[in-house]
Amino acid sequence: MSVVVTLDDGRRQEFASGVTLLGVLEVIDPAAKKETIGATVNGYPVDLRSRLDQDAHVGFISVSSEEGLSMLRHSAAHLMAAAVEALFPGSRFAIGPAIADGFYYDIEPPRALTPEDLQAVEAKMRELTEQKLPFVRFELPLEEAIAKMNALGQPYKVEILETIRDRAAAGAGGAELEELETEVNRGADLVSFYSTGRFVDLCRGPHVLDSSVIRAFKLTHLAGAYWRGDERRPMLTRIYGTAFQTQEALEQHLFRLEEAKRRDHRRLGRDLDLFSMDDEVGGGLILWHPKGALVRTLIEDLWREEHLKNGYDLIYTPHVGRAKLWETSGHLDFYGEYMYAKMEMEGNDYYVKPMNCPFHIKVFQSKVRSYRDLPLRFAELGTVYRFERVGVLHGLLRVRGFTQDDAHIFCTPEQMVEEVTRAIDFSLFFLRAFGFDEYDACIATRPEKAIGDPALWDEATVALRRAADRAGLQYKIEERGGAFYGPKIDLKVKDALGRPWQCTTVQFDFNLPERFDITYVGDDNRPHRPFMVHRALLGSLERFFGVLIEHYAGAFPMWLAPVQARVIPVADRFQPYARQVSDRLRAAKARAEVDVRNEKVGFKIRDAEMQKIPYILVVGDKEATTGTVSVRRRGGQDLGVMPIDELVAVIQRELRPALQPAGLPQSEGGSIHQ
RNA sequence: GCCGGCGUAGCUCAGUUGGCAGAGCAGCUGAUUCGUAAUCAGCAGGUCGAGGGUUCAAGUCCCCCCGCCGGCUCCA
Repeated sequence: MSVVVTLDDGRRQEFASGVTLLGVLEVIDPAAKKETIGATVNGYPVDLRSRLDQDAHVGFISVSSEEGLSMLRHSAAHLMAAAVEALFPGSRFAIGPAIADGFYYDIEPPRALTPEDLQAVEAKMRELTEQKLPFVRFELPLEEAIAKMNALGQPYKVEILETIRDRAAAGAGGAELEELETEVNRGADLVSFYSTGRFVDLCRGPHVLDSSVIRAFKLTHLAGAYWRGDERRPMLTRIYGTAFQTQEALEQHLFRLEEAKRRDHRRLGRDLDLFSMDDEVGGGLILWHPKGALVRTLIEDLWREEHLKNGYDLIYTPHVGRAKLWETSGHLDFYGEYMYAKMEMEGNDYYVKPMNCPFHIKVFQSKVRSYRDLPLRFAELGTVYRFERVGVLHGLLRVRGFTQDDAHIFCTPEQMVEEVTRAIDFSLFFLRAFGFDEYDACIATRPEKAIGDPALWDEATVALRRAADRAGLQYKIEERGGAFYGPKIDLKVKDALGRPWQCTTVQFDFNLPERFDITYVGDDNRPHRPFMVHRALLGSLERFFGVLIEHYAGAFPMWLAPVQARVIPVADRFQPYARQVSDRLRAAKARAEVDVRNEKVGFKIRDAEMQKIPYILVVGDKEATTGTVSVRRRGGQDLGVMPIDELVAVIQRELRPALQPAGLPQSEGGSIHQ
């Protein structure tokens, strides 16, 4: 008997039936053997060890491909589990998938693990790689598999298998099973296992040939993780690690992680004297120092200017409001756990605001609104307080008191798509202005627990999609990810460690117009319910500032740099001239200062570089007598000696941000072109 | 909130089997007047996160709080 193999490039070749994919590879491309980690048969990934017993379309997976790398990491996760099992007998295993930068395995060990244990596990893994343990696949009927896992004392595996059984019985689709991560053998009565030495694991596969393939790896950290992500279920120990095709690639990755730490906004915030926090003030509450506050002011100035140009009305609203307001809005019911406790004064209860919306509604309600007034766009840099659980706080990126660049747009149903499109476009304008060209976008749809007619939800979701398409946005759909009151479009930017943070959110709100019963008078002289869009573009100034610090690694572009130029006299006697230079720059609206400290030039240069000041101006005898400055750009670039006038001209060109116009024609409110 | 780790000078960190709290940087004072990433010397700086316990003796061992870090859950 023989089988015919068809390759990706169309080549066909005959093999004896039962040939392994490794055997096929050895014939058709022996040189690629070293690089090849797995194969595909008719599009399904399989082990190189698996056998062909019928004609098939065959492909090979390179260890350097995304798919190959994640296969390697998945196998590394197994190897790690094998090592843990060897060192800590009685460990119970949950799931161990490959993830973006590596892999993890969730384990319930017999005792708490320490970072030192990680080193022991890693050493054990190295031992196992040297033993060249094969990853051997075998299959069992579901009920036998359950019995086997029970016998092995693996309750989490049993639960996974039982879920597979129950969902199969209920006729649930593949997507449901997919949620169970990597451990499932899709769609059959049989489930697959892999053994690695003495360690046996329920697993869909595929895996590398043997443990010696996993050479470049490292265990990185330990963390807790709830079983199935449910905080009511047991807390497991998650061990994170990473693996690469080569040692060099691994080291490069670890180096990138170190680099990322160097641009951590919490470190830079202190080093550059931008902001701080204090136990005595409270967690998640930010003290903006002069330099940070200056950057914030510049951001806010641009924001206000552009909002006015784009047809927004700026408003201010209070920080506290009476309980009735929050009852009407539904916040006390739906959001109460995040609100600071009530304050009782003269028999009235007040709450600090966690959102600005109810106040904006009240501004809308302050008089009768006509259809001719719409769309109305109320914008506010509104400071809100939310009592976030202590464990989620994170520098500037997750705080308890923050200022949203908030706005609420009240419009007719017909205006909705246009308004959302404009909001997205406006957001992209700001992101570009701050140097962000990359972000993830997603549209979140109706969650389980939601208010409002599902038909309306569909309609609104379609409107969001149309708007996103019109704005030219690439986006993913996040099913059931919307807020309880409406669907939304989110834009996320990434921090230094690659963690995504939501900045822009454009949310449709069914809830508040109903609850506050707001209306406008239509051309039929009857009341109508306006549509309401809630949007924040930068998100919160705190978070945006944090992401911005990391994005620029603290080296702000000229227009945002707290100090734009520092003049360094080479000796004390040149201080008067240094002050002249500084005064000239300040007269030209540049933020300049003189370093009068009694230090050598090298010291002052180093300090200015570390403070990431864009222009470093050295003046001594030569410059003082000729009316020039020696100009050094941040980073060590020498621009040579130039007359003060020329320097002023050079610097003035950089004082304003380089703004690109938004991509859509503007209606009322003027153009956003500079 | 949960799991794990860590809290020593403003910052980064040493501190042996329990035995007189240290260094570098930053700060202050003085000397030096210097040409593109750290001049030298001196001084000052601490309830070792808080509280309780064991001990002749606790930064060190135990208990319990608080805070921070990495994740999980949750979110701008």
